[in-house]
Amino acid sequence: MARPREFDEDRVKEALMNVFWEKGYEAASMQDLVDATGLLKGSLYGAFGGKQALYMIALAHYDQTRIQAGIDMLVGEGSAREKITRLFDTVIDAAKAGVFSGGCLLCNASVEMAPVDTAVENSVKGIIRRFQSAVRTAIETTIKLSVDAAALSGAIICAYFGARVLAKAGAPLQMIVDTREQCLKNLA
Amino acid sequence: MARPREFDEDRVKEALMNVFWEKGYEAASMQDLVDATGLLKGSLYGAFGGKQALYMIALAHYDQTRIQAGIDMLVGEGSAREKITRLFDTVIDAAKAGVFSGGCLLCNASVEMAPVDTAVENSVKGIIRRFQSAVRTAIETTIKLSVDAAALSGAIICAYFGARVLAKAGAPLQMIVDTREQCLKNLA
DNA sequence: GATGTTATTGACCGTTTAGTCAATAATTAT
DNA sequence: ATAATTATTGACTAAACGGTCAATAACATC
Repeated sequence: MARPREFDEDRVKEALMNVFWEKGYEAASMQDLVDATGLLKGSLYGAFGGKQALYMIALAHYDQTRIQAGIDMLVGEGSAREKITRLFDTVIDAAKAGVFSGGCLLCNASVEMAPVDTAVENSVKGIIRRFQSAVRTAIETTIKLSVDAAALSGAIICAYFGARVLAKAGAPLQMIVDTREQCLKNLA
Repeated sequence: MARPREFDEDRVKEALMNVFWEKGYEAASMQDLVDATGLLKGSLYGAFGGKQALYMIALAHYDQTRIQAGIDMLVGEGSAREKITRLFDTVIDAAKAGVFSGGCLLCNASVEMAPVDTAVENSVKGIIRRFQSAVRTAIETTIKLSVDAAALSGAIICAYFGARVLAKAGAPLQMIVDTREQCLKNLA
């Protein structure tokens, strides 16, 4: 009963995500989003809303794709050692490949937006909670009962965020390797 | 032989730092800096340069005051356990008090500016190196030789950055406590 | 094919942005 | 006093910003 949309919603969300992932919120202009999506400004506003709404969509898309892939890995097959290794190696590989300076949109959002936007803050907090739960599950299903999985999972998430920041700063990747090894030691 | 400056350089630097600390680079406007310093735009430009130069000055001031205070603490009197405890308690206290959302200008700069400004990147990398050295010294002067101070100091810096991000995100402070305790265990 | 509904389009808006500059003021050296 | 030098001032600019909207186009329903 009406004109259908001409764009693929997932491709647009992916493009939005990439812009905010690379540039952050403030440094990304509506023009950047127009260029990346191929939609015109009016279409973006009509379909999704203003800049803040677009950011929320990008963050949700990052959650549903990148974060969820990490969580699936953590609760899937394999030992906790393997999973934690993979978690940090993802960061190291992204840094080596230069994918958005090795950064993580969730981490960027925590620093830039969470303190000034309660919608972002709530979203980020929920994602962190799920993320930690996945790490905790990974630990609990493999490791002996003597380790405090709740506490250790918190420390590992913290280390993960730190690794993302160090990667973005261009710090020596050895620091992330050291962090990975320390986390592995704590699993034993 | 010329007109003297009417402002106190340190007070201006402190004001610049506070603005960038709270808002980041992009979200801080020249007007914010004018308001905070009490100087007019022309004076800021004449005395220090443009926005990017002001940011570098703010970062250097953060280094010389806040970071250096932390380094002094780390290489001063006390056991490594006490020092590492203090390091993370600083983050927890700042988060509780709401000081700039518990964030750290160095950490913010790593995420926002280091990837897009090589001057910031180089500065940040140097600060991180000195910071890690201080942690390493703290470990080496107290702890038994069996621990790898170089590796452990890298992991602790990483955890520190992660704690700053979690604090800014509004994540449960228990995660930072867990991280602190894990770091302390690794000292033993 | 007419009608109703929604998507697309691009021109347009007011505001804010970082940055400039000529005029003025305050100092020191002579 | 006068000259030289530098700081302060506030008006000014051009560009970029996020956001709006009336006109047009493309579909589904009847």
